[in-house]
Amino acid sequence: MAVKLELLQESKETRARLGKLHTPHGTVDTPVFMPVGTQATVKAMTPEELKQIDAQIILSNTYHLFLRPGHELVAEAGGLHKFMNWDRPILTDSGGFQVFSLGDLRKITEEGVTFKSHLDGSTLFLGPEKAMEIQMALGSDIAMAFDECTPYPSEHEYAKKSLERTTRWAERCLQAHTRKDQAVFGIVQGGMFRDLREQSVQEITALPFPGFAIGGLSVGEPKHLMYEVLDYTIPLMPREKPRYLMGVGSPDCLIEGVIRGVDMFDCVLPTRIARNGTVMTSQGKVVIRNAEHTRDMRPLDPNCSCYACQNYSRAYIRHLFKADEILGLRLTTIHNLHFLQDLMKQIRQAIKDESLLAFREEFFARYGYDNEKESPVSC
RNA sequence: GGGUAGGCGGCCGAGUUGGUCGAAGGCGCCUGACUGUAAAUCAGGUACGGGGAAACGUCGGUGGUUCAAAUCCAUCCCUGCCCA
Repeated sequence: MAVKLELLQESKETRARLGKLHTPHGTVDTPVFMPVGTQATVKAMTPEELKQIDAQIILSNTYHLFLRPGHELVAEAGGLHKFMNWDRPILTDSGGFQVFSLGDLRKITEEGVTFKSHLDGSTLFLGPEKAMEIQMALGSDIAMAFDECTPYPSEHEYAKKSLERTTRWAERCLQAHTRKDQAVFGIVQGGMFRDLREQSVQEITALPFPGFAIGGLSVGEPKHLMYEVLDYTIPLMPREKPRYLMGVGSPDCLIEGVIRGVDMFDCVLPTRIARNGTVMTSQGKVVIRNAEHTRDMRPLDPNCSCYACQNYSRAYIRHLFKADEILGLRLTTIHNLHFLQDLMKQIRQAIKDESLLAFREEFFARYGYDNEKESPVSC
């Protein structure tokens, strides 16, 4: 098996687990947060910088690399790792999210999905077999089964149809996949319906995948709904295999996810909001563009040891943003990714110490938790 | 000194057959959003004075024509360009 989870510890007070995920390109401590590098680059970051913030594994994307530069070219370059100069593990999303996010540009059939390229409008097809072919050419450590990320809200009837099709696609993915040094993870769907989530877990986990993802969450639903789904879905997933909650990455959701038994997360949030001028700090989020930081000579986060916080002030980074200087968003990206890597380290330590619930309490007290709102501050 | 083009909100700038213009658009500024990346993106707000709010006044100044002026007239001031 290309990828295997070694369970080190299971929390007694929560469903959290501590583990090591073994992959062809090295071992990853779980629970883990995976920065997203859609186009074979984590935007604004060099691989060296990713290593400096202790990124253990990153994501890339089938759909986007298929369109540009093309998977053949990546294979010709020696595979994705070599192409982008990243020698640690890579997980590739299958394009299933683009079925959701490029909603107006695609058509779903049993065979697969016809997209209108967002680049030039040309027609292209992505199905289970094609998604596997592309990911095998890319050579990621973990490929994802081709799924449909069910939109929210969806009718029960549609969510059921969609999940059942995702199951059939999952079977075809396994059949098409031949690369031994690459794992494929299946994806659970089912919208926000308990019976459908249960059906989907049952169907997907019956297939011989070495790991399972929960998809179709964090697509616009209220947080309490997502937590509910996790509460009843995760206990149905196999204990000895990794559980990956797709597309989730705000600090509060990471903590809540781990508590519910998630081992892996990915999210564009830290890198995207960084480029748009927002940073996550131990005291909550800070919009660095805002006027209040004009003369603030303190670092982004007083409790942070990242390169940006060790060397630059809020006033300077704000200036860089206002002046449209590229260093500004590089520094905020470094900081946000460091912040989440650091958060995951603290979470892993708290699991080890059996103090995760206390950690959550303390974290929310510092980060901001407004009971008037139905969920913790988002990022 | 002569000629000529112009002076509009923080800046640039549209508007000049008078009305529907206190005024398009851009920039700047302020604020918000962002969760398997069509995102270094997107959305909203943003002239001044006056006041509780409204009325009202202000498109270089002043005066005029008109039911009505940023738009027409007179005059003054200022700026660019050309000629001497």
